[in-house]
Amino acid sequence: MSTRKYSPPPNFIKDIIDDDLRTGKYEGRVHTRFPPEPNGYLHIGHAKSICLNFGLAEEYNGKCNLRFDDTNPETENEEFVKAIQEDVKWLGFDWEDRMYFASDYFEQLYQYAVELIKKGKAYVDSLSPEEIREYRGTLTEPGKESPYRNRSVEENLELFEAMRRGKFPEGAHVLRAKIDMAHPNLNMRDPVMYRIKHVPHYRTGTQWCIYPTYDFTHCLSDSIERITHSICTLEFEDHRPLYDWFLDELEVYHPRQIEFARLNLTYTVLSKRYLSILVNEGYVKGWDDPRMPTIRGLRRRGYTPEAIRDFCERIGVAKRNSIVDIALLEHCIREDLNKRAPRALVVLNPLKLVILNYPENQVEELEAVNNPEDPAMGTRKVPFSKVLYIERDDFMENPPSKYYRLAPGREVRLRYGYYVTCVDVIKDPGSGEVVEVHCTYDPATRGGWSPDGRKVKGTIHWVSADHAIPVEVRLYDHLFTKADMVNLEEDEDFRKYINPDSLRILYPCYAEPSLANAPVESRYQFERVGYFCVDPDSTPERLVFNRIVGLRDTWAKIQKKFS
RNA sequence: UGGGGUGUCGCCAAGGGGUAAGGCACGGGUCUUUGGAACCCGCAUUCGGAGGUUCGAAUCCUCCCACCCCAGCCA
Repeated sequence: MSTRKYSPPPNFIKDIIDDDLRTGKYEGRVHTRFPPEPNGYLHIGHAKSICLNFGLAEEYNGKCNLRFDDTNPETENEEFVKAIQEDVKWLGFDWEDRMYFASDYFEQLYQYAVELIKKGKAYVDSLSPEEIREYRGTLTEPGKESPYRNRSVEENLELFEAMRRGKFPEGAHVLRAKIDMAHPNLNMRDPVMYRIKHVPHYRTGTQWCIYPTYDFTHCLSDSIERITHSICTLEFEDHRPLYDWFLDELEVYHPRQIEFARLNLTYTVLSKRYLSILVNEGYVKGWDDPRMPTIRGLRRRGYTPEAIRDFCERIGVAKRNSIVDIALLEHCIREDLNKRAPRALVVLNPLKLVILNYPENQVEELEAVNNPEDPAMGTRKVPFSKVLYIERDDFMENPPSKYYRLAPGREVRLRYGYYVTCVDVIKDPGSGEVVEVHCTYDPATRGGWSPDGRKVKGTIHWVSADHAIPVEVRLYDHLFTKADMVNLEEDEDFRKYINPDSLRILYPCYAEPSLANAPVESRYQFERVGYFCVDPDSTPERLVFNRIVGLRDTWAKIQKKFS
């Protein structure tokens, strides 16, 4: 049962599937797959693909496999395999017993290659890599055929087997499909199917020294797994004729490749290259830095799987290149956490407030609501006393007209506490900075209501100084200062747009005592401030909170309008 | 000057001959012990451009323009 007010948009892939179901193609099955290469960490762009593939399977009562596309042993490893599994699971998807590896198909793939050789559709080429490039031609000129293109089937078979046996050094030979060196689509100009790499594979060890390429492997892996709809990104559109060619020539089960536009987000980058630079050059602290758009980064930041899935659904699926406003992602996490996160009073930039007429050693336990959106979450007690901390921003000596927080002579409500009126201000004699605010309180307003019905314009949050626990708060901002990081000028260095203020650390901030045992990864709304998540850097002595996202700030907008 | 794609509101995105959904953002308002949330209202006479077909075109046809991808033994 869904409580959402919008419905997931239709998309062209569902149209295709609906058609296939109607015409009985694939016996009414829907079987997709998410095929990551285990050479890096997953990011929000992958999440789009994961949600699409697993989501489609779910929606059509089908299946979705997790398949590692591990055909390049130079860059792939077990660590990434584990990390990817973790991330997909954390996002909330289940491949059940269907985790596969392209490397499991190596022997079968080899046999398919032999079959193509026998059919005269593949040959061993002995041109050097440079020569192959030259022979390929250009975008506007046709390529030319390799002098080795017409070797006999027997010779090809012998050579290919010798390649497998490790008789040649890397680069000496490759196996190529025999298609058409003059084809207008460069991918069809006798693409490489196998190359020699004397490199152990993290799964097959030293069993192989020749490895199949993506084009040859992917379509056949899909075929072997009886995938119905093989969904990939736009840059593979040009490869579809090749995908189809291998399957047609081999006369095997033939899935359909469908391409969609990959995700781009404002104020961040999603390419493996840029992300690696951020990590390797120390602009962030690692792949799970809360500023990173990686799944691990978002998770550490405090994003929920639900919010990420909601986001992936809302952005839609189409073929047009686009850059989604990161404000939508922020909206999704706010909406999710508003309903689920318990509230807490935490002062980020403390200013001391003394209630002159409050009894010296008195402490009251005031009742606070844990989540006004969900009464079932109950209430808690918050200690109140003579000396409090309030937010610096909640006091102004000379307030503008629209300001309705604390100021000399003004009365405000302390949330769940009392009405207080500012009667005096203590300043640092040197700097003139306000260091303390003196107030009087109205004992009749306990809990925040006045029996005389007198209204107060502002409600501010506070923490009792004696009971406060000092915590560290990390405020994050966008990683980049430029919204569109996709369309940079030619030869423009993306580093020049790195936001130097993407992280601000605040300490000490003062939190209400109930937060003392907050477990890592638990999330709270700090009232009037934002949503926060306990970081694993926390120690029993010092809790660390990451700001996931701020609350919508109407006051900030008003201020902006005035300035 | 090759091939493959894409162009609908500031950002996403439906709609595919019957007279422009929705979300985010933005603006205004109601309410409020979070300047939060919720709720209400507003927000494309117009669909890259120009012609054409038609009673009627974002949808069909023609031409043009812009942008993206492809010359790894990466995926």
